[in-house]
Amino acid sequence: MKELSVVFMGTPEFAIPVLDMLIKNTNVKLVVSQPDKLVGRKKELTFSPVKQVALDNNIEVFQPRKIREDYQKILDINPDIIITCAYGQIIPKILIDAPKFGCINVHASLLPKLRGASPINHAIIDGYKKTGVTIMYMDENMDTGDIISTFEYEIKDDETYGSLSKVLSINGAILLENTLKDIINNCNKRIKQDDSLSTTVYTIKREEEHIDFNKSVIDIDRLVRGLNPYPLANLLIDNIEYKIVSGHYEIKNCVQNKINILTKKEMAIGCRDGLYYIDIIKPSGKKEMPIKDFLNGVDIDSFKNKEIK
RNA sequence: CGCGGGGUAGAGCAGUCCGGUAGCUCGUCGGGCUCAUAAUCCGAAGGUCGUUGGUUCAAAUCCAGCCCCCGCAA
Repeated sequence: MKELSVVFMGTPEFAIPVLDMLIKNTNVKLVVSQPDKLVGRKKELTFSPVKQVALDNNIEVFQPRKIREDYQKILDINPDIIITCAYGQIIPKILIDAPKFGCINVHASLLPKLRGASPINHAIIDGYKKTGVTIMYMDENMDTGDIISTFEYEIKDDETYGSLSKVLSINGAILLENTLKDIINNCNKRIKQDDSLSTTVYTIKREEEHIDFNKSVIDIDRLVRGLNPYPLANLLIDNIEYKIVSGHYEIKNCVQNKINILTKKEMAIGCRDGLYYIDIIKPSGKKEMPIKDFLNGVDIDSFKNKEIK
């Protein structure tokens, strides 16, 4: 496959195993990634993870602001195939139709479930039992094209966004490596998606990261895991924001929206149907720490009756 | 010059306004009590107070610069 000319389009960490695999096995002519952004307090110009890997391998990088308008460079390369993985922009039809083997996407869910921008987070947050990776032909809509192959994965009870993302990205790369041969030999499967079974998820909004203690402890636990290690679920105590890195729960009667248990070692907040124990917390402006260390530094008595929001 | 919090023992914090022997809790180590203990009691070790310079008889504390960590916003 070394002579297969490829244009790869991707942006975040998740796409890196796929890009690594392509660099190893094919001729990656061009990497397309989202434009550099000014990130952080100091507004430092930051490259996307995919761009960094491309640069490390001396592969040319193209970063159009709007791929919809600025795609000629890719047509000029005339690749045999375009492979996308979490690129972040809708690919125009003219690009999809250009390569002889088409335009293939690696998506982190079992389509038609979890189409859209945040399939890994939502697989956990929405309580899916299993998820996976789908390799598919792109079409003009969001994650609606024909399915070529899939990898299935059963979500563990302590799964986090981080752990799931890692498993799916590595297995996505393996799946693509195995599938690519069939594609270039034109002997791959091609299955239409059943749109009636589809679900769609969008970018996680800031307010979705806030924990609602009127919910079930199971939902709260899923939210915390689905947002770990980034951006993390949060709550307000006395209008100061705390991020919750991890916790565990117990189903029992309790006083909702209040700190129910507060000792030198434990803190548990009452939810609709049980107690949510915070295990690792990250106060605003501090590093994350075990709840025991956090409680060691606060005045327990004055903390006791604080309002949780 | 976007806004804000922070750097003090292995950990989490107080002390800084108002300069005067480095403090609390947890952990660690040693010992006591106990059938036993993560419980309790006694004791010990462990700090160039982020860094550089300035002011002062004297700086964690006041002044100036620099480095690093973090939350918001983008």
